[in-house]
Parts: sequence; structure tokens; C-alpha cells
Amino acid sequence: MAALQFTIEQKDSGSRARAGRIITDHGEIPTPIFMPVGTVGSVKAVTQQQLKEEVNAKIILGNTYHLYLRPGLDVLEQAGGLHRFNGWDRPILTDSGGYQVFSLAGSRKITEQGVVFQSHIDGSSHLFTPENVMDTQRTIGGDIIMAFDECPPGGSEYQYAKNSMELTHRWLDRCISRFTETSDKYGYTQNLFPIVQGGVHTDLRKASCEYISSKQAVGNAIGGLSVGEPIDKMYEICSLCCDHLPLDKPRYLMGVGTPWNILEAIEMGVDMFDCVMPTRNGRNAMLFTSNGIINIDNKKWEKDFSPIDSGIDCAMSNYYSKAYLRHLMKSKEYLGLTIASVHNLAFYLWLVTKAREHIVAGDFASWKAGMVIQLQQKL
RNA sequence: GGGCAGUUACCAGAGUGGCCAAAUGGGGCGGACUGUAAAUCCGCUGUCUUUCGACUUCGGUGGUUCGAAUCCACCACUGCCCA
Repeated sequence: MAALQFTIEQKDSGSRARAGRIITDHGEIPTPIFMPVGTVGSVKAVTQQQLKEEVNAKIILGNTYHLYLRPGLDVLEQAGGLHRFNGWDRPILTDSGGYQVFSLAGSRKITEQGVVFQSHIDGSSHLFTPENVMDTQRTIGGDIIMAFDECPPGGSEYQYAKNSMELTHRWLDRCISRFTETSDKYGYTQNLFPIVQGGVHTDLRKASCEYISSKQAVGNAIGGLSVGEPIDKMYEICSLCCDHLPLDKPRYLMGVGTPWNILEAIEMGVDMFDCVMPTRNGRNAMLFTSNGIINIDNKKWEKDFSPIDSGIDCAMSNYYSKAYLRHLMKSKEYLGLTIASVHNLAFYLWLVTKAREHIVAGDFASWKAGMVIQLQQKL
């Protein structure tokens, strides 16, 4: 059993994009990659079989905060970790709960020691520290686990962002200490990714990248983006981070994003992505297709019996019609949620696979320029 | 034949003299969603107008009143009960 390895197989000639491969004990991950989000150990409305056979997912996410609250660590430990528990035998990445510091801002308190959360399930209080978040992620059993960070809102002003970043750095040191002191729990290697913060402030981001880089982790994450800042700022900061993070380690842009966001970031040299958008928006009737965006609730699809998306290689997307999916969504049938989610995820995986092919072929930038426009069209 | 209840916008259903273009729910239409407190949330849903506002609506006709979805008379239709 070995630590995560990353190899770059091909660099794009016209941009910073790269085609690589991550090797973990649970299998290989070609990059760039999109990772479906399975917060509570389930990619909502999608089975693990569908993730493999229809979506072609290589790695999925789980969330520390949610899994800690339910089913709880005793269940996960007795199950033998999340892989055994949910039947997903490919790699898993667990987020640390840092995002919940942002999204549950109304029911948590941050101190130097850590964060006290009030459970969204029953209101009970729980203290998360860098140390116990490492222990918890060890127990959940992610192949890649994330440092515990504070994710400040996109509009945070300089001083807040600076304090927040410095806190995240101190927490990182504590995460690394605890992570180093403890062992892999289930026989395969677990790998820690630190997270860059610094808001939308370039000097903070640069400093954070340098600090994070000095830790020489096997991979690095860019956090604190797509949290309310203008989209141009997101691109600017992402690009800057890619200039200051190690070239030979995978870069993970957390929580991003739209298909065109992902293409832009790939061009900057990002290798890994996750986002709830394909699943959540899918459940809410928004489909991403190789031709553009569809609101499947719109009446215009009522009698459109053509496949959902014949431009990608997902069997489900080619089998079911837009009219049928609209009917299912309008009728609030569970199957509609599944088809929409599977399709959107398959599209995202198709997109990063195509991106990789074009990087290898050496024409990524020109292909991307056309796709960014095409994918945003409202059909 | 007699008695009682009812008829409101796409549907269901409040409203019983002015604060009613008319509650609420459903349906319809549109939008939002970026490390998931989300199968959620937000608009619009008589006509014209960007707004202000104007106009036409509450089974039909006529009436009472300054003013009627609301009161009265007759008519039409529906449901239940008694013969």
C-alpha cells in the first residue's frame, strides 16, 4: 500500500492544462477529473452501480460533518469504513467540514481551538478541531482527506480574510501533526490535502499558496472560491493559485462549478473538481448537455421525444427522451431525479474526459473556446 | 310532487354590503441553485399598461343601495332527503 502518486502524462502546448493520472490504493484516476458529491455517503438519487456503469465516476466525495452526525463513527468503524459501508470500492475523498463553517454560518462558532457546530439534525452541539477532524476522517476512511479550514464568504474584506487564512494555516499545522501521528485505519493509504485560502486578495492568496506548498503534501486544494465572489475574481484567484502551487502535484479546485467554470480552470492547470451542481440542479430540473442548458420543466419539451443528450456516451442519456423526463419531473416521480442526476453527472464526466483527450491531442485551448460558448447556451 | 343545500378565476375552495381583481391549496409558466440543512427556494398566473392606474368578472335576468360576489325577486342547473 502506497501513498498517492501523481504523474503528468501530457502538458497542453497552448495552455497550462495537463493530462495526468492519480494512483491510489483504490484505483487510478485520470485527470482532469470531476468527482460527484456524495455528502452523506450517497450521491443523491444515484446508485453506486449507476455511478460506475452509467456515469463512469472514478472517485466520489463524502462529508465529515454529515457522516459524523449520521450514521456516526461507531457505525462507520464497525462497517470497516465508508467503502465497505456504501459499497463503493473506488477512491473516496472526504471533505473536512470546512465548507460547513461557511454554509452553516448561522449555527456555529469559530475559536482558535476549533468550531462548535449546532447540528442541523437535532440542534446538539459538537466541537470540531483540526485534531478530531483528522481522526474522524481516518475513521470514515477516505483515500484523500482534507485539512480542516475556515471558508470565509466571498465578500470578506482584507483583514477578515487575512485572519481567517492565518487561522487556517495554524489549523493546517495541527492537522498535519495529528495526521502524521496516526495511522491508516483500514490497510490502505490515506492522503492529506491542505487547502489554500485568502479570499479574493491576491497577496493573501500568494502567501497562502507558498505556505501550503512548503508542506509538500501529495496534493493541494484551492478553497474559498465559488462562495459569492464575482466570477471574474474566481478565475483571477484560481489562476494565481495555479501559478504558485507545485506543478508536480494535483490541484483540486473545491466546489467548482459550472461546466464552463471547469473548462476555464482546467486551462489554468486545475486537475480535480467537485460540485453539487450536476446533482442538485438536476433534481431541480436543470440539465447540462453537450449542446447547452435545458430546463426540462419548460413546456417546449413536452412533446420532444428525442434523447436527453445523444452527444455523450451515457446509455441513460441516449435511452430516455426529454418529453418522458419532463413528464417524470412534473409528476415528481423518483425516477426523474435519478435520470436527471445520472445524466448530468455523466455529462460532467464526459466533459472532463473530452478535455483530457484534447489536452493529449494538443488542441485543448481552441476546443475549449468553442465549448465554453456552446455549453452556456439556453436551449 | 315536497323539503334542504349549493352554483366564485384552469381545478378545488374561502369570502355573505365598501379594506375584493377576490384568501388558501393544487395545476400552469418563468427564474435561482457552485467543497449539499435543497426532490428546495423565489416570482407571475382576468384584460390593457413599465409604474401609477384603467377596464371587465363571482350561474342568468331584473331590482334594492351612494356602493352588490355578498341583500331581494324570478329563471336555469347540480347534489342530498321525503314521497
